[in-house]
Amino acid sequence: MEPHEPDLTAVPVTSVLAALADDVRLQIVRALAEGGEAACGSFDFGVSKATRSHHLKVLREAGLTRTRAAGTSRLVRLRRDELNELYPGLLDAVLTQRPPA
Amino acid sequence: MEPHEPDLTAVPVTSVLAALADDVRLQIVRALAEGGEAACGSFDFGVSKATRSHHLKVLREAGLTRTRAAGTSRLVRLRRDELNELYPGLLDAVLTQRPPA
DNA sequence: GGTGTTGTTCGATTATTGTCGAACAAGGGT
DNA sequence: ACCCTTGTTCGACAATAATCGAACAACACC
Repeated sequence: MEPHEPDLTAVPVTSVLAALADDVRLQIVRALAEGGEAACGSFDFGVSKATRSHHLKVLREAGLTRTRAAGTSRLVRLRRDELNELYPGLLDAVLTQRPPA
Repeated sequence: MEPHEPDLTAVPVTSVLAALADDVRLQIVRALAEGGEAACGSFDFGVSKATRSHHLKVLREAGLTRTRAAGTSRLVRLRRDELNELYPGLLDAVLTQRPPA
């Protein structure tokens, strides 16, 4: 099945924001921002692999990530440049880990 | 009743993003960004006043707005400076109206 | 005091979303 | 061919969130 990676300009802002407005997905995005490309399995944030797969789908369909097959794995990466061009400051604002209150 | 306007640093990023990830609330935020302070009743986006009140509460409790009483009305305003300091670029990224796809 | 305006709160309904286990599919070994 | 690893998809269920009408509260004004 084709991964369905939309044109970012075709994704409503609310979908982009909604994709980022989840703790698990935000951790995934942060890991991607730090580590570059990574396999789906590398995101073990206390959820089942079914749930993880779901979150990666949400991120992909919101235009935040791209996925490519590599053997039995799938490598995911952030669409950084596109995001920074279309929503300058958004990623930075979200990625900056602030001290817990 | 006290309006419960939290310290922005105490609000999780996901709550801020979730507050913005709704079409009605995003319209409210845009109206506030353009028009400055406004009464609750001025946001007529096709929802009932109960729903509107609910959305304004979500925005307030996410630290995005402040509310003050003025007669029988309540005036709402964006916490622009604080937002820009804590999440530089976030508001701009979200407020910029892009041409519909 | 009574009336109209402006919002909020309550309770209920509906829609959306997060979560899981189990079944399935595709590859890479050996 | 067989098995193991890696992900995806399929229901199902639980939790969250959006929406509304109606009832309520606060205030202004006459």
